[in-house]
Amino acid sequence: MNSSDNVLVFKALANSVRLKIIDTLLDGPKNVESICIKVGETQSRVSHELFCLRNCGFVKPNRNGKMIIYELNKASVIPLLDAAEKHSLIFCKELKNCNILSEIKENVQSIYNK
Amino acid sequence: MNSSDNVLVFKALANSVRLKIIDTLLDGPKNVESICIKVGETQSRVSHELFCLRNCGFVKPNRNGKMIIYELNKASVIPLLDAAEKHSLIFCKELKNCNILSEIKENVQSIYNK
DNA sequence: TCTTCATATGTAAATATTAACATATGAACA
DNA sequence: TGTTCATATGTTAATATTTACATATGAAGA
Repeated sequence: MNSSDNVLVFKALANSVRLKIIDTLLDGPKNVESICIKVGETQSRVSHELFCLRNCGFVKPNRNGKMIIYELNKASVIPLLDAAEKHSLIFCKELKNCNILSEIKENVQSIYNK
Repeated sequence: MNSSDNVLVFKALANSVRLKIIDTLLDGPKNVESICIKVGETQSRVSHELFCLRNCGFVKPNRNGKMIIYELNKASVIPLLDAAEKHSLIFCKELKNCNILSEIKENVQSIYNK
């Protein structure tokens, strides 16, 4: 296992806007404007996040006339989302009290913590 | 897909010290002191990170005399690591130029970026 | 029950990421 | 070739995470 590369992979996915973009692209390729509307974020914000996802190999841009159509790398993304989903269904039901990650602090209480 | 829980899962894994701890525990359960030695971090640091991993359901503590033996939740962790590993082998060979995540900035050039 | 050992928790400065706003770029088509 | 539309990039304040150091807790054995 090369955990230094894996950190980069997990960081790219550790953001709610980037995950929303990914969720939107699961339906099929879309241009930037469509993604903005679907995820409810500004064009600038979405382009910044697409830059990150593109650099990490999670999305691929294809020009079509004036538009850039972004396509999801489903082969990589789906197994990662499925594994995360499977875990969170079991362990993230009532999480809270984590002082390390602030979002977890408010939401999470692992079944391992009793 | 419930992407809000998934963010928490990915955030917990998006840290090199936590991934090192996980890698160490792939060998088998260990007490805190052993983990500190293996990953080369202070006891305080390791305990903080274990707190996070425990809250996210990635490790489970078991007392044994004076020691706490931490055990990895392999059922969740291995599929996530495998999926990340598979992706980074293909896409993270020569990554660079990402201004969003600083670590990626220095290391990464996706095959999608040309 | 006192002490010690192993681990957990508190805290704050340093650092990284997010988010919002401004501006630039560049391909396509008139 | 000039204009416009779609997207990308620059910048910085706000916010979150990491890191390091200090201290607390609490079970176990003397």
